[in-house]
Amino acid sequence: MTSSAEPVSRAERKKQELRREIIDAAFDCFAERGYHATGIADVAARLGIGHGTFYRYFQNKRDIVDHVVDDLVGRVTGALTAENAPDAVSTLAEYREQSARIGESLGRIFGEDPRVPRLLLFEAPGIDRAMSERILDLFDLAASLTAAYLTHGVELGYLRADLDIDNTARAINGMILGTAISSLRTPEAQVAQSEALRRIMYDGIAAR
Amino acid sequence: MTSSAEPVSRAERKKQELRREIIDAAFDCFAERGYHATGIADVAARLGIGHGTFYRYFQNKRDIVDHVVDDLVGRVTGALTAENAPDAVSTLAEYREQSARIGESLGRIFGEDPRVPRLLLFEAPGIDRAMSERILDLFDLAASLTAAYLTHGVELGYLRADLDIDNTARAINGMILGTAISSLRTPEAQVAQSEALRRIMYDGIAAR
DNA sequence: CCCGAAACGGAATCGCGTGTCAGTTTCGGA
DNA sequence: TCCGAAACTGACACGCGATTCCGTTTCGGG
Repeated sequence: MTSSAEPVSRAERKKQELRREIIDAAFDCFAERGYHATGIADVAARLGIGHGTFYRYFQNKRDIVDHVVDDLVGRVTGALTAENAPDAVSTLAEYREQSARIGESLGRIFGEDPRVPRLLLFEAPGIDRAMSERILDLFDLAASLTAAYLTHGVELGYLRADLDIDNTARAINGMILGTAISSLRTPEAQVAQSEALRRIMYDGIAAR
Repeated sequence: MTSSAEPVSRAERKKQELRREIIDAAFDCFAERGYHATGIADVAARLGIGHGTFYRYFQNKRDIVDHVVDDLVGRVTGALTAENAPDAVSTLAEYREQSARIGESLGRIFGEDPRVPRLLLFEAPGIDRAMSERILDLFDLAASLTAAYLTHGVELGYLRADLDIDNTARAINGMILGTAISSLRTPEAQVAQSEALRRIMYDGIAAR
């Protein structure tokens, strides 16, 4: 049920392949030079195709950036939801391990290719209102995901009963966001950053 | 020593006044429609001046956005440094109070006028490389400020001795960033958000 | 009240990038 | 090998907006 009807055959597959290549090339260009600074011609040139061809695959410039973002959002949410259900854990220690695992996934995506956070956080919001709303939706989605983990923890009793779940979730996501942004300049600090984040959550910053 | 040489007189003052009005109008436009979507003509029209006049005050479109950002950065750093030196406190309780005070200042700036975070976080980074570097510099500056507070706390012994100061500072700033971004949609949640942030720092999220 | 300098305004210029389109090439099937 | 459909190409047609420039207006000093 994951893929739709068979894409007929050969030529059709070629088309889908080129379509994918265009999305990737556009991602490269947008991340490197920025959305407004790259022209359709740049994207086409990168693939060695005429820029008229581009319009056989995408309506217009605005159209493709949506697809690029789709792609990235898919990667990120995929990493977040895969094999890490909130109710897979039942103790604080397990929870901490799980959060480390999730942090690692995110780190892999954001840290290994800084173009991903650059596009999602630095380029996309400035494109237009619709896109910035989309990014805000993404934050909201992330907040509700995190909130689900917290809710689960409160119910099982390994997290504070009086947790302000929603706002705490946003604060935690903020820390993750901070990590992603840091990785724009110092991708190698990603791991330490992630550990510091977890220490704040579990140990706080105060001396005992 | 705060102001330079006297700006001669009357007419000169008028000029400075208009200059300021242009900066404000540009801020309005950029925050509302976005940098790329606003033309110089829009800024000029908002003030009822000819757009040619604009060029008597600023070199070009790129020039003015720098001044707008200067202005905002000044406001933010002003709020951060004013009357809140790191060494003004010496106990955890005082520190917590101070952080609440700082949070309140930031909340006033970000929460009361969402256009400020929208411009700084959503519009500016997408303008060009130079501007996004500038925003990253701002994050670095903020990180070093926060780090100074943490260092002071560690030295006086009211914060954990084994704190990873730099990364913890970035994580904390990330939470603040998250709050600022939330305030784009729900400015009224600002206070609760800020409180949740402090609870994470001081109490953690784990059940006792 | 008059004059020259400085400020203003907005029509005109110019460059750039999006999107179109008609001619050309490719390719699978017969 | 030949044919028609489908894909590709890039020169071209716009439209848009930044910047310029010069005729007009304002204003302070004499």
